[in-house]
Amino acid sequence: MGVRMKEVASRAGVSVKTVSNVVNGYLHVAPTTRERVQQAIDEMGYRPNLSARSLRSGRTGIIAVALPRLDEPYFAELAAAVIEVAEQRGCTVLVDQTDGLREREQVAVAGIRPDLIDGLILSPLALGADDLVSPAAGAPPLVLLGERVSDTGFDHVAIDNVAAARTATDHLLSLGRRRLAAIGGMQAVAAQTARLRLEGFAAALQDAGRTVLPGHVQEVEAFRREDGARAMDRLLDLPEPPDAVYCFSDLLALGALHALHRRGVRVPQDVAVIGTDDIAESRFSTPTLSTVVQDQVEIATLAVEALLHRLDGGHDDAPREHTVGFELRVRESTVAGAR
Amino acid sequence: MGVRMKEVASRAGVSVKTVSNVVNGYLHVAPTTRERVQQAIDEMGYRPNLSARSLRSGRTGIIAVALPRLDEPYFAELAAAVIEVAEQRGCTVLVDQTDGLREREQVAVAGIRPDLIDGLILSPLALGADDLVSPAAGAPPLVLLGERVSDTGFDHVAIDNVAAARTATDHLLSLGRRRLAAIGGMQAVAAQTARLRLEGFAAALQDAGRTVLPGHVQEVEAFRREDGARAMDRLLDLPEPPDAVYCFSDLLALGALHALHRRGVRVPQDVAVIGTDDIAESRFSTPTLSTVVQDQVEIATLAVEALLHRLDGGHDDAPREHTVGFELRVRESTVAGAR
DNA sequence: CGCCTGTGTTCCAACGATGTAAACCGGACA
DNA sequence: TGTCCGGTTTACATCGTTGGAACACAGGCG
Repeated sequence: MGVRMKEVASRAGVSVKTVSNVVNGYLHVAPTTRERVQQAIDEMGYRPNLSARSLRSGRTGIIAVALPRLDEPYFAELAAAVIEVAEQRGCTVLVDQTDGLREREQVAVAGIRPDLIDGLILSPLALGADDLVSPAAGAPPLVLLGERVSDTGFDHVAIDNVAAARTATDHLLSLGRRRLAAIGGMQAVAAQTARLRLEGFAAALQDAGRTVLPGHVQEVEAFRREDGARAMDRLLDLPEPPDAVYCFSDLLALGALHALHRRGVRVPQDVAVIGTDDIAESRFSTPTLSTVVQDQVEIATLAVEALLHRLDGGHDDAPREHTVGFELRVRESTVAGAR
Repeated sequence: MGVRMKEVASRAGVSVKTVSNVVNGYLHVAPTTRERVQQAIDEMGYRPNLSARSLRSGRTGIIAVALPRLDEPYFAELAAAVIEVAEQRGCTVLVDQTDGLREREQVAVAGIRPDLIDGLILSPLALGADDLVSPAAGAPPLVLLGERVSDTGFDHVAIDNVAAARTATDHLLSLGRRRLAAIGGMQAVAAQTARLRLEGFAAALQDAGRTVLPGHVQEVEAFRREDGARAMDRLLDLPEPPDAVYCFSDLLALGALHALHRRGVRVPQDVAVIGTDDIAESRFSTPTLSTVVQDQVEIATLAVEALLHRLDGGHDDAPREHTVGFELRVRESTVAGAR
């Protein structure tokens, strides 16, 4: 163990509490005392014991972020942003992987190590409204990312998925494509994100006076490359394959690109492809991938600040909804005119 | 806060210590007492307060993993593996991003929140031997990943980079390629990994009776896609461009593929490309990428277990070296015969 | 000159768990 | 009957910190 507050105190010739006051920036400490104490702290390299502090104060300075898997680029980038933002705010981040399993998400909400964590940022995949009805008494504050699971009484940060889906779909229509398909539908009851993107897709088609062709919405098990590739294979096997595909994630889109390439279909000439997320990989794929972006740093910032706000006395404020913007990025996979 | 041990004790009609004994599986507790206490625990949903336990026992059950950036797929996959393995062993994982900066790696070694962490797994980029000479007294045990910084007195998990580089290079030679280039050299003093891979590359060429052609070893700033793309551009601008490229990471290789495609060079017909790491992306790129793999789960397992071993009394054991195997995965980017 | 106010500091009791040493208890043995 | 003994349980101090009450001391006021 390192230096204790007691030792600093005796070196500075004051009591332990005075050292504590200096460390915590308490107001009424004489400048000369403060300086003397600070000097002792620096000389001895004192750093407060967080277990003790947390035992006493109930705060640890640790927040947890629970997400499906860290090896999916979207979540990795999200986690990176959360860690960076949290660090700027003086917090450390503990990462929990839920695998998108309801059970594990429930555990996370109930509080992974409730006494160690000041708050939780959760990116739910499987969790439904039922799981969130009664926040456990001792559970730390919670911020939900992604789609609103329904009115849950928790803070929430999301993009407008319906509008984002419309934007992507409109873009494909603007290229003159007519047989539009979507990859990423999901059966799971709780798959709000997929449902909303599908809703936006269908709405955009309808507004353009078109309808969703049979078989042109492909369901997937998860938003992975292999699911995208398989879905694309199925689309290509249709009697009237699509000439444009909207994918609910970049990974799905990259999988689709892979399948298209394997079968010798040209992108964007034969089939235009657009994704969602703008992960780094999409800027280097062959061809580069058009996509709809949400700003991860903005999401992370809003989430961390929402947590910190609750911790700083905002315990009982009404839950807030934050909606972050999105943006269309056009790259090679949907270049206009290339036909 | 939740239930306290005191309340469980009074409910079971025993002292606090007895509850503690039951919780910690102490031997001499009468079966009937144990059962009564256990029942009280279950009924009240008691869970020990970890801050308090850690204050008293000095253990938190949290290990930290410090790596450059979570949004680089290689490290994301590594972190995912560490978290998974740690969880199986009952530990939670705190993630710290160093950005590969020496200063931040030093901070990590000195102990990010030393009292909160039982041990640290560090994947150093910039850290040299000097930074590791004198383990701070209070600092938690440390396991180094990747190249041995030199004899540092710490446990270490790595692959044999020289052998891996030889394997990759030999593979390119076996295709009949003659003008081999490497992407990934680094100037930084501490860039051991780059140096060793370069060493293996050069040795393999020499054994085949060839030498490294001028300009055929491209330096990079970091192992990112954009660095790979730029390096590939420079190689293609040479009077005698290479017909095969060994990249020190998959990201570099993917960047190189991107540059090759942009300039209309065919892979593998005109230039064969091989990477290192086997990140998921490499299995879906166009063309799919050949690579040399190390087993991330094995690395993570060895690292976590090395830490736990130290914690379980192995404090003063001699530092151990673990070398994990690697394997060549041949994909489209180096298909033999395609010329 | 004593009283009050406000500032700066100290003392003491927590926070919730665990290690230590001592107490308890019934039975075995002398 | 008394002592000893092992297993079982308890009381108490303790980990390092912070909150609150208490205290000391100055200056301003009546």
